[in-house]
Amino acid sequence: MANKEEKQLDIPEGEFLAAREDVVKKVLEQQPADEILYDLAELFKVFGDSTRIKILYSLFETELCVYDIARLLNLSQSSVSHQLRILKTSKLVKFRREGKSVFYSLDDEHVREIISMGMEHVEE
Amino acid sequence: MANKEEKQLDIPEGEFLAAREDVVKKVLEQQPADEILYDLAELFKVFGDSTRIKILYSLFETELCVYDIARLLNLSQSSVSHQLRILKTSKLVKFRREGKSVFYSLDDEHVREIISMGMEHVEE
DNA sequence: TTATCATATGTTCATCTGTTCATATGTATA
DNA sequence: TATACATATGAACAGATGAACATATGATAA
Repeated sequence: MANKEEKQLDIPEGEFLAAREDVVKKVLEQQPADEILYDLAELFKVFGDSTRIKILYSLFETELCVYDIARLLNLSQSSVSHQLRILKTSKLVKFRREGKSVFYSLDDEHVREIISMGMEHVEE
Repeated sequence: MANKEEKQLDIPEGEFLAAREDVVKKVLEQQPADEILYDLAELFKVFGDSTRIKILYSLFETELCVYDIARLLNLSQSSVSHQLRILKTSKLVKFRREGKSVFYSLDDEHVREIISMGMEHVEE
């Protein structure tokens, strides 16, 4: 593994390179499958938009209908609806119909936890 | 606050609307400043790319130099360096110089925690 | 100094993303 | 049924973003 040096290296240097190879190999073994890391990035991408963050934060304590979210955040109904669809697809929010309105709420404790963790980093 | 209805509504309906106004008002009061929510979204945006996630994950257990990260993840040196700059700017990684190499490592326990939280959601 | 290795940076380009506008769907009421 | 209200969806456009390439900087050794 660590023997592809062309020039002959002294022993300490050789040992150092071998150690690096081992580290690289171990990291590779511990790395989750590409697909999982891709999904993980996709998840964070959803949190990576201020409109969606605002919507999620609004739902921290209570459910809200689309119209109230739009009013609250001074956004267009269309924009809110589009973003809610993304949040729905990512399983971050759930909804229930009540008459003409649709009430959205957080789907999962993870959402709160992930955002709270992020907050700690931002507020430092 | 809840008296902008044009048509006269019966009392229960009026009370319902008033209650909704209160909810909206309370949510608004609890919402962090726009600037903070913007920064929060920016933070998650950094996590929202599979190349950067892979780099961060590689640094979970050990520091690594740029060249080894590139080799490990089969990425170009340029690409890794660009992404490391973004991670550096966001205070997610720190670095130390050793001779010609620069070794990067996670800057913060929050990084590990945020990624772990995300993992739990993805692996469900 | 010059050569070489390791990393950083600037620029270009194709692709992705969020918003807006228009319109469709769904629901309740007259 | 027709009408209004609440939400969802489709299309188009502007702005953002990541990768690749070339090149610059920094550090060590000859």
